[in-house]
Amino acid sequence: MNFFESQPTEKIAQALLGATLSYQKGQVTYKGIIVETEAYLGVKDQASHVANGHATKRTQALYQPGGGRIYVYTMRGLYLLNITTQKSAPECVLIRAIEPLMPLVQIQKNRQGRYGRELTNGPGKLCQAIDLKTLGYNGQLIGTAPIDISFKTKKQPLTIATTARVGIPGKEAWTTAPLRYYVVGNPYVSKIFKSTIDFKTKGWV
DNA sequence: GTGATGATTGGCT
DNA sequence: GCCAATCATCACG
Repeated sequence: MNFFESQPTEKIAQALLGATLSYQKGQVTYKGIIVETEAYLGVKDQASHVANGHATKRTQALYQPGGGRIYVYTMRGLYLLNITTQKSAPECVLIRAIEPLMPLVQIQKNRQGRYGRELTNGPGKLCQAIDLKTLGYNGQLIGTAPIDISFKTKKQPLTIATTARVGIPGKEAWTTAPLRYYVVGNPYVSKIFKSTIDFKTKGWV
């Protein structure tokens, strides 16, 4: 059974928290734990790239049948990584932040000497960190491409917070829809108050 | 072919 | 806080 088709996209987005994202580039394999996601719910979702059935070359990966496909797009010169969900609906989950695991030295280099949570606490930042800057994997299935998500060593979030998505102005109900999920207390979550960080547990059980 | 735009980021006021 | 950077895509003509 395909995990990315097995349940509503909102549930998948939550279930991805604590899973390991990996990207193999040349000799280097980057790994990080997913700590923040957003769900995009297809043609009815006015904040989605496929709102009202909008279909272009860019969004074609979303319309390919089957979930678990890669959807990368650019935004102001940055790359953002999504995973498609559902068997026959153009829905997806945006990976917004990861807790970097390895190789930290290379990740710091990719991020031009930044360190700590500045490395991967945002969707554009994490793609820079793992040196993912190509649209070439669009439409490919997770696992067949060098990009993969593993649940083998899944971490258990202590608490999952649910909030409105980031950067979606003027979309009425969809602007405030609670479709962003993150691990409470994890330092790598984007746009959080420093005081809410739990450096001891990082938000894991 | 040209110009506007964005699910963002980081530097400067 | 505000705003420019930066670039693939898309809507025009």
